[in-house]
Amino acid sequence: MTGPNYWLMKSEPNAYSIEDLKKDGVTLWDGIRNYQARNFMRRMNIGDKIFFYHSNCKPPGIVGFMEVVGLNIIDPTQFKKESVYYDPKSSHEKPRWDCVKVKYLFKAEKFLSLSELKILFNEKELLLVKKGNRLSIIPVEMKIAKLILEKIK
DNA sequence: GCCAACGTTGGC
DNA sequence: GCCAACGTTGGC
Repeated sequence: MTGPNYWLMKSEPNAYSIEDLKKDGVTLWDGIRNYQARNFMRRMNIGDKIFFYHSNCKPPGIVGFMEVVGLNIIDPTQFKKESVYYDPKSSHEKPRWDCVKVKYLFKAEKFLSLSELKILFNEKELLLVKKGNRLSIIPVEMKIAKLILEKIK
């Protein structure tokens, strides 16, 4: 293993935006209710780097960069009845959902839209540009990550 | 274990 | 509003 792994995580800006993260500094990436996405978080390590992607907005795209600073944290929202993320099938004895803690690194100097990403990469290279892809957490190959980093700086 | 029906995400 | 791509659920 050499160096950090790279990931991309989506968030709807009206739910939690790059501005919110900049203000908070660190945050729990809670509320993930998809096993594949959760399992990707379980594969993360401290120091892994993450592209922050704004989804379900106009236009969607990469808006910032962050870093993993905490692992295997039980997602507290699964126990909160008033939360939209409440999961009645989960229990304190057998929690179903966990997450990572992330730290703000920087806001993209140049916004990199999904349409631009589709021009730069194909579905095989970057899972994000795959038509109909619904995964909110996506691994990014180092080679691809370096190119994206150059584009947003 | 199969599979149809249904639900969700999210771009367009 | 449409629809592609899955994931989940439940009957059998």
